[in-house]
Amino acid sequence: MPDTLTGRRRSLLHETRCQTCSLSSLCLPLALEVQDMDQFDAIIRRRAPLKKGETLFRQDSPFTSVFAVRSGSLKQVTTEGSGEDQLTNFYLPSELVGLDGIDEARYPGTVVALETTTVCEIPFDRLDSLSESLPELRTQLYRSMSKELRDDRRMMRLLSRKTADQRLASFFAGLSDRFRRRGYSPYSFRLSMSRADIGNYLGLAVETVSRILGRFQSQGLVAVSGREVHILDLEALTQVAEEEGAK
Amino acid sequence: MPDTLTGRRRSLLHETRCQTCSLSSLCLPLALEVQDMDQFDAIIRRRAPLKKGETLFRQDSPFTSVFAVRSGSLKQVTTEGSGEDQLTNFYLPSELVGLDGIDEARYPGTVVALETTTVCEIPFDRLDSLSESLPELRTQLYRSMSKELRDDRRMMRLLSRKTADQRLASFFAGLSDRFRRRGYSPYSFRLSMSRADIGNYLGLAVETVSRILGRFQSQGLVAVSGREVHILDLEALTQVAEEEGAK
DNA sequence: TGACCGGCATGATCACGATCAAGGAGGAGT
DNA sequence: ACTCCTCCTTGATCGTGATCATGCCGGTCA
Repeated sequence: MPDTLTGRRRSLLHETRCQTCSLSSLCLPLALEVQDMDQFDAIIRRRAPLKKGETLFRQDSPFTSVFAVRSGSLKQVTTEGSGEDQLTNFYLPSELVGLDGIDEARYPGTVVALETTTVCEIPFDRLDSLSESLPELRTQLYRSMSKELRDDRRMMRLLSRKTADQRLASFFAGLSDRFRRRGYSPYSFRLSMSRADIGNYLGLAVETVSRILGRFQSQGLVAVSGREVHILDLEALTQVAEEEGAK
Repeated sequence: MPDTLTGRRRSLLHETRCQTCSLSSLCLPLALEVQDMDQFDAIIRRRAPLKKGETLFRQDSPFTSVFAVRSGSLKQVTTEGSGEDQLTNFYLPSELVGLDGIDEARYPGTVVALETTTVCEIPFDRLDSLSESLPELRTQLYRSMSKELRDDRRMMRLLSRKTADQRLASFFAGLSDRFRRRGYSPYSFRLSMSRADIGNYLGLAVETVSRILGRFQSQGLVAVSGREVHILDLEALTQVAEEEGAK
């Protein structure tokens, strides 16, 4: 009974059921059977959409939930001691936010919406207990974390070995690929983050980002106008991203 | 019966039981009750010690197990496409190796022993099913992965914002801390990795590592002779690692 | 005992990208 | 319309750390 009520109230607000979510093939419940998905659905909490610049959670606040991005995008920023901020991640729809907070039971960074963004909140203790009875869910959770580890290693390689050109090229090629996987055009998209964000993320000064983007443009790799991006030669771009000679 | 036999044979080779392992308070089974630890013990596989330079597993080979370091140390190296190697991690006793292989079902890097090293092999499918009935084990697994994520983010910050001096200072302060946690002296230890490994890991040229180590020495921060390290002023070292002005 | 080789140190030069300094473009509010 | 402010671009200079080059030390093998 109470369940039905909750379900009804939920659908009055927004449709949040995984079964009708266009992301379900990418998101956590991707391997679940219909009846299992219902169980999973039941633990998900509704959140009002975040407006641009609003924070999902703050660094060092107690870890309670992980969040699946439903639409929009976010950035994670870590402030350490004296130093300035470090932007450690951008999150797109279907990605899981907050997994790095499990260990210390608090979030290691502040997560902020880059545009109007909706997320599904998944209380971690309930996710954990549900993962006991749903092996597919558990597997998916392990895999999500493992994938993030792999991506981090790739990022380290980018930061320690790649030139500014290679970093930018990797960034755009990566974005393109992520959009493609989500069913959007891999060639035309709008950046939700500023040049400063990109620079911070890639370990480059804003000026460098600007300059190189200009150069890519004059080389016919991309057409950039403000935050609107058209990738003109994806192959050449990936080649720049991976080129041996480094420079 | 067969269990007893296995147990007996195992103790004839080497003692691998978690209950008598000095690392048990740091390692995966840290939260388990005695009887649960027995179950965990039962799935662990014996491995002959690796000699210096021997590989635990190769990049792209199928993922089957994670490994807990029992003694010694290892490095993980990833070779991507055309580019040169990137050393992504050093592993010390009690740490878990191979977690980043879960998602793609193959190891994303080659792991090599830096000295004579023993590891406990933990077949992942068995670990996964055991984690179904042992919530503490599951929690610990989630936490291990989460911690690695957090460490990775810290590494990204190091690579994208810190100067060469800060990187080396962080590296030594970090090693010191890891040794301390394991009950070894945080002030005197032997590096199992070469200068080249350190440079590769920190995104620096070997020459730079050498030079800065020399400078630290002349500043009275450390005393280094070959791979033997004495930390003379840990406080100053951590201060260098975190200093605001960057340079 | 000598040659050889890998790991390490140190010196000289160079280049990539940071930093400093202006200025332009676009949006929001009045 | 105007100002104000943020975001972005472009130019000039400078510094950190890479690169090139050389040599030393300590092991190992003939």
